[in-house]
Amino acid sequence: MADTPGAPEPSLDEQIAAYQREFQDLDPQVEKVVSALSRLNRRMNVAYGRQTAELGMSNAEWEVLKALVLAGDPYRMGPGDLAKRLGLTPAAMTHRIDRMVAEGLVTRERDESNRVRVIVGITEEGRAKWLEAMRMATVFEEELLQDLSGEERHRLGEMLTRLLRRVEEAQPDAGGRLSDLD
Amino acid sequence: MADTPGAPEPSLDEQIAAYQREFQDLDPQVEKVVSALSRLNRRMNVAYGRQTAELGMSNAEWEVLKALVLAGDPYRMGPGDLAKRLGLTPAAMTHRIDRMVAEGLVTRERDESNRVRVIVGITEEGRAKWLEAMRMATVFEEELLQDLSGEERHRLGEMLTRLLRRVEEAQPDAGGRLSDLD
DNA sequence: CCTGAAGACTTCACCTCTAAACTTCGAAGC
DNA sequence: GCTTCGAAGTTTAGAGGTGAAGTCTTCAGG
Repeated sequence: MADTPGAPEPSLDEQIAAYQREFQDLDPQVEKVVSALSRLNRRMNVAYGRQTAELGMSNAEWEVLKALVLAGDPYRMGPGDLAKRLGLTPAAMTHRIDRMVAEGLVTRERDESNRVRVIVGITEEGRAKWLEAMRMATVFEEELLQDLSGEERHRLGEMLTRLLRRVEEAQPDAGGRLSDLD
Repeated sequence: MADTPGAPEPSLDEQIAAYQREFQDLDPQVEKVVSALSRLNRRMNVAYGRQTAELGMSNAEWEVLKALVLAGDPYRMGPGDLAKRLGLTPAAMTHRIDRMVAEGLVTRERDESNRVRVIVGITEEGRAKWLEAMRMATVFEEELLQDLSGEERHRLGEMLTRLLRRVEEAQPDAGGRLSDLD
């Protein structure tokens, strides 16, 4: 019974050793970076998800609020632009806005100057929840980086930015359909 | 008409400037690291998704194949363990295995020594597709890191590992329900 | 004007995941 | 040996996504 305790979730190094065993021409240094990136992101999303759940919303809804706030002053965007920004289909955006309107986080109106367009705006409540989520997120993020010195944080940010530039050049389009946060 | 061209997807630095404008007590250095991590991961998933699509499968299916190969020699696991490993509910695992059996990537048999248990194994075809996906993935990953020296790669891996240790301590459980790769 | 084409959102059909109820087998107690 | 409990998978209902088709508005030509 202690023989197969379940699935002890292998450590990063164990996982890389297993990859090398099964696939010889693997560069362990590259794999370590890539696997750590994926695992980190999953854990971060879990952490954010718990925080947004405390506020009675989902990460998906928080994404919309972030996009609206980042858009700047009138804090309004069309569903199409929101969809591009978040990497969703317009159809998904329609449904997500439906829910958020029902929950009082955003408003939806027709643009009177061009009645084919729709304008999504953030409500007071949406803004307040965005702020509270940001507060919680920054606390978590500071904890996450607490073992790194200022110099290390700088170097880490700089290296990640270089990687990002590389992929963004290779994927000039906004980047497709997969789930994630900003 | 050039007034609202769509949504030019803000650069990382523009995004961080916008955050500082809207939320003063934000540490830009921390935010840069965190935002770069999220964006990088999204782009990586897009890249992997294109590669697995070329092989006629999804990232989700590739995840299952990876788990089976990493499990080592008999290359078999129960659905429950697979679900824990991938952060899915058992129900989702049942359906995913259904599809993969139909596509000939894995097999499903009952464990004769304990007939409540089920054993999922990888087929020849599954193994071949896993291998091909790994080949494509390593090419992409090498390109991704091409701007970093060996020394930089080492430091990057080491710093990411430190961050990972920090979150894994804070989330001792396997880590919840959110989508992602390993 | 009126018409055809393009753009922006919505609707529809289907797919995948979650949460919770259900089924079945194995193990422990009497 | 029968009963009860617990563990492992599956089934079901509902949330949220995609892609394709549909609707409505605007705009450029005839």
